[in-house]
Amino acid sequence: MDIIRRNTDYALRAMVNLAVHYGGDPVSTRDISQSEDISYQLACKLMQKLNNAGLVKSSMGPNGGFVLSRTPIKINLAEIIDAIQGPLSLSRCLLGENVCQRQSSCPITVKLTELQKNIGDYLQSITLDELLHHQGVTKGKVKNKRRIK
Amino acid sequence: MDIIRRNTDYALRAMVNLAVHYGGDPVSTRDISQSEDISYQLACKLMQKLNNAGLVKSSMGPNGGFVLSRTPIKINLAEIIDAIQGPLSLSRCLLGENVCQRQSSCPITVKLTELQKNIGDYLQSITLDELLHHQGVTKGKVKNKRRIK
DNA sequence: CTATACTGGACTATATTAGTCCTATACAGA
DNA sequence: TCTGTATAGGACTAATATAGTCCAGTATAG
Repeated sequence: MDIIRRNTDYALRAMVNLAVHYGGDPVSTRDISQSEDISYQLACKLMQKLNNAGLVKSSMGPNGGFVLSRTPIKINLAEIIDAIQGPLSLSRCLLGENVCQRQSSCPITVKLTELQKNIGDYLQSITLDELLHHQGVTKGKVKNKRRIK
Repeated sequence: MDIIRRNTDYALRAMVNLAVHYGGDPVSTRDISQSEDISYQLACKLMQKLNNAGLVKSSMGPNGGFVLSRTPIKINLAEIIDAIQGPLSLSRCLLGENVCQRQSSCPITVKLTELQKNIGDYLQSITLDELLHHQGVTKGKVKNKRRIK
């Protein structure tokens, strides 16, 4: 089971791509689809989702394309994942849909809720900027080392 | 997206059920399927998987059924999840299948690998016994509070 | 105008997960 | 030794989720 789906992975790469070009001209979907090896049509869909989520800004017409709506420091992994595949949940019960009537007495929910929150926090703490500069971070001294336990 | 699938959830409940009866007679699949609201046929499949993973021991014939193969303290959440849905990965790349040729240069993999390890550690640290007695833990003082960050 | 680029609904294809069916085997107890 | 109860497991179908495509529409720079 993959927590991060293929399309989310594509979108992540697209965002990194836009981050590289941050401050410059808009990048067209065609460019993104080529440099990231994504089918053009699919890339369109993904960029649309990112746009609707407010993570990128689009401009139409020739020379149009997408730019990040914020600086890479202000965009985090959780947002991108959310935009493409929706919020991730550990199990159906955690969405509070009353799918499971055992909720209140379920011994598992308590622990999973805790874990889910931790994962969410972690993903939020990773910025697009960090992804961009990971090499320096991992090869040099590790700052902001995080642990679950 | 649910990280813990429906069948895994069923299996989790079955294991909690067995934990309650730990030390006593084997519990039959029919009993489990009834008390946990799982179709009998499906419960059979799940118990088989748990058996193959070595988490439970089976005995055939009348009065047969399943017992935990170890004390609930020695069984953790990660093992149960593994047995039913396989090891969970953040994205396909993390399985090292060379699905993605970008592996070494992918800025995202580094961060996700770290998170994946943390999630695994966390799930391993939760024992079946803990799930069983969660009420005391959550209502009383919280011991072993864990954080990702 | 026109070529380029995004928008978005509808649709198809593929993959994954859930669930069922059926036959075989083990064994306790009458 | 027979019978009823229980697990074992392969093969299959159904349901659902995800990925990917198609196409008609709109905006806009030049």
